[in-house]
Amino acid sequence: MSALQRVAPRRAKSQLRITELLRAAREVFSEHGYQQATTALIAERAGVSEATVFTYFAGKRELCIQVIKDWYDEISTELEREMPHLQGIHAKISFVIRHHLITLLADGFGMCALVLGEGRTVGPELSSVITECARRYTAPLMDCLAQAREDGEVRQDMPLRLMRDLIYGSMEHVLWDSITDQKRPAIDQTAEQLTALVWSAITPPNASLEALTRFRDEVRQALLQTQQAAPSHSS
Amino acid sequence: MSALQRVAPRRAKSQLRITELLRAAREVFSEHGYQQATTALIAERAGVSEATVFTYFAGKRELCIQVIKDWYDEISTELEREMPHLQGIHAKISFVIRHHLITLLADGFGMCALVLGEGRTVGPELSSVITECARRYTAPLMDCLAQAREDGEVRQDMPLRLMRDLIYGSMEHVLWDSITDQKRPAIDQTAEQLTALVWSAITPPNASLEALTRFRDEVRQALLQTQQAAPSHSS
Amino acid sequence: MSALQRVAPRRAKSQLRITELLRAAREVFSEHGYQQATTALIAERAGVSEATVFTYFAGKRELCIQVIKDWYDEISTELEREMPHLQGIHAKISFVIRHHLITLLADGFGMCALVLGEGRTVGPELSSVITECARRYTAPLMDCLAQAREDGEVRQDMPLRLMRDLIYGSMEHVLWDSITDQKRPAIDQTAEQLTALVWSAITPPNASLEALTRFRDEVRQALLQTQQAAPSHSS
Amino acid sequence: MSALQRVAPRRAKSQLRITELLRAAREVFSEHGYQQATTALIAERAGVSEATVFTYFAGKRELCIQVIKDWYDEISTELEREMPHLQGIHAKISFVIRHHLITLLADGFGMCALVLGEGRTVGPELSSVITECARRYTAPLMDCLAQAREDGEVRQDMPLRLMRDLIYGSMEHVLWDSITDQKRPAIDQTAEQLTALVWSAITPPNASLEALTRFRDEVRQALLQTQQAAPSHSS
DNA sequence: TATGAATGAGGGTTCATTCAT
DNA sequence: CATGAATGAACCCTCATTCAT
Repeated sequence: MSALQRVAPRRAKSQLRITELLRAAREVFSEHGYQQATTALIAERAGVSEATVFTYFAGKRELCIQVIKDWYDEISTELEREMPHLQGIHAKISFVIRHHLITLLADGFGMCALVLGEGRTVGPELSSVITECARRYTAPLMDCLAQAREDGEVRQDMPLRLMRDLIYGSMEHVLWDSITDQKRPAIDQTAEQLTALVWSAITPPNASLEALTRFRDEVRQALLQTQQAAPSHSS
Repeated sequence: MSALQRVAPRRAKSQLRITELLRAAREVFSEHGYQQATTALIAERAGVSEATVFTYFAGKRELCIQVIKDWYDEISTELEREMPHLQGIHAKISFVIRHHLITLLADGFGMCALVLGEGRTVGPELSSVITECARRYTAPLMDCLAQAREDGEVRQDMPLRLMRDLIYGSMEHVLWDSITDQKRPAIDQTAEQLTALVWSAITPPNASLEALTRFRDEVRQALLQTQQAAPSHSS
Repeated sequence: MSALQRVAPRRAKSQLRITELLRAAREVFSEHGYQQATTALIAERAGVSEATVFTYFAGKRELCIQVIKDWYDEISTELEREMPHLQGIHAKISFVIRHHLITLLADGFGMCALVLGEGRTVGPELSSVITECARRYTAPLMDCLAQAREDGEVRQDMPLRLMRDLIYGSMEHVLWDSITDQKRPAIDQTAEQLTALVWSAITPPNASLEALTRFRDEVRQALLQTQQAAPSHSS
Repeated sequence: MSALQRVAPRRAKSQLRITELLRAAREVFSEHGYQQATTALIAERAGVSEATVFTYFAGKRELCIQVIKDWYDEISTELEREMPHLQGIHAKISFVIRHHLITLLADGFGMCALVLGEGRTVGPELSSVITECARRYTAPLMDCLAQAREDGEVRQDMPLRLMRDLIYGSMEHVLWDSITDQKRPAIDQTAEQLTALVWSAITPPNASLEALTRFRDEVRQALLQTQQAAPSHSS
């Protein structure tokens, strides 16, 4: 027990160090990108010596990989927790968009740029990690798109991937613009507008319009006949 | 004349070197990104000594800026040359998408990643160059979107920028996917599909469609009640 | 205590490195001048790798500045410690001259050349440091000159600065000559001679001569009268 | 004759190039010092290509040597032309001082710093050239000092070199001060004052003054004894 | 002769990483 | 375990100098 008591705090302390290092590293990688981030700065931000970074992580690359993994884990977990509570494809897409915009803005877009732009310069190891993480992160959306397509709520003449790219790609550019302009976008409004645009894109085109038009004509016809057959009822 | 003959080849040679250096630099920057690209490698690819690079360009950053400017210049010029010959907003958007996809695939996505992901880490100088170049490149699309919106061909309840982000963002993710998958997408099909998606998104969201949907629901409700009130009619 | 024992050697070692680096740097800067001195050579002389130089000093310039500061500090401290014990302006000037000659010869004139000749080529930062250090170093002499001038011991028709320039300038050229000739001057003799020369230059001209002349006349008169009053004594 | 006609202009043109290059080189070496001066800048100032510099001079060092030689030649020639017309050692020293101050100020002190401070960093070749040139430049002063010493007009208990160092050294520091202060000194006044100081230093330390001082001491001694021998007189 | 062009040699500086304490 | 200390390996950039034209 005394051994446990001694070990447990150590583990806890150790865990604390790791957490703190990851926090600092995410900060630095976000701000400067992978290449420009220095282990020295990360150590400083974490309040430890540079050597300590290497006590807990094999190297700069491994640290970065962990940072990215953790980040994806966080945002994926959040999504996975919230999505089941939402009813209807429209609500889900709306949530995904809003959630993504808020998340990326909160991180100053840095993580996003890290993942998208610099992943390739670090090495294939990182690339595969990113691919896998991204798959999980987009899974909730993909799943509900797939379901909705089966239900005929989204068009069936498009690959799901294309719809996903449409959704996430749009947001990325919106955020990129906001970085360039140095001003934060109106998230609520942007999310609504994007949702509307995306909705128009992925819902079956015309099909419903035509069906409805036909339906309207039938109903009108029916009504007309009804009224002619029994005019006394309405008087 | 003999003077010209002596001078001309020099100029030509010099110009050749610059061209060759820019070609090599674009290659290297594309492959490795800005930070990982080395002047040594660029020189090697261009078949000259490292010092020669600095004879023609003030430094690595200036060289990179020129590479980006030239790249944008090329693809912008092409767009500007072709766009006027196209009739109708749909044709133009279709062309922009196809052209962009082809261009980026040809460059192995490297230039795109360079421009989007690393601009921020190099310095504000590069950022402003990119911003300006990007503005020119997207201008043809923006112009025709603006015109179309006036004509009522695209919806008026969305900022043009959002539509632009939708278009270019989608493509970027499509390309990013293709990089990740290590396989080239079917450009023609993808372009068509993307165009269709985008078209659905940006065209006016059929006011009548919504009205009809509401109408149908009311009618159905009414019919239901009618049928319940007078079951004898159906028999 | 065990913590102290562990930490103390580290500090001591670190301090030792700095001292050693400064020693090596002074050597190299003295020998080659600022521009020709290389951090590689300094590192080699200090017995460390080149990178270590940059662990302790921000750069070549900062290292050089520290070298100059330290050098001035040493020679200034020595002066300031000895001067108060000397009585009389003549003794003080004599000491300053001797001290300066010995100091500069010991350093092989290199530091002097560094300070005088190359300060301007390194940048304004170094220049201002040198100016300030030089002010302190020459202050003891300036102070005693000022005091002596008030007391009428040095001429009042000359700016103090001019006298200072006379003193230090002479020595510099003497040393420069010795460098050129590749042989060490007889310091004692040179110091004495210089002191004599300088003394003649800065003491009030004529004043004493006139006073003495007047004194002589009075005495002669007195003697004459005495002799006349008691002629028998001399016979 | 036609050959001559063709050659002569060529020689003249060639000479012009050399002159222009030397002028530009003196300018650049003066401003930046030897190490910081670049052949590129010299070529630009001379209005020729960099390669041309090497057509006329074996290299940077040789060019610098020539610049220094020429500079010394100019100022030496001027001195040698003027000195014979001056009567008296005082007038000559006065002229030398004034001339030197004016010359060095005109060159912005750059040549002086080049010669004094950086000569050593260029190589022994330059050092010997400087030594020789300096010898010639100071010869007129040395000659007249030697003559004056024979005539008893300057003190005979000091080496001539020391007097020379006193004279030139003082001026150098005066000029160095003016550089540091960023303001031009009042040349006329400074020259007069320096001359006066130097004159006091090098003229025989009044033989009569010393004799008188000795005499006074004797007399005082004598008076003291007299007073002691005949105390009754004073009571 | 004059030069455009090219470069070898080297310099200062950075930084991830290692290791003894 | 934490770290002070040290460094190897690069990298960007400069510049005097050469040479074919």
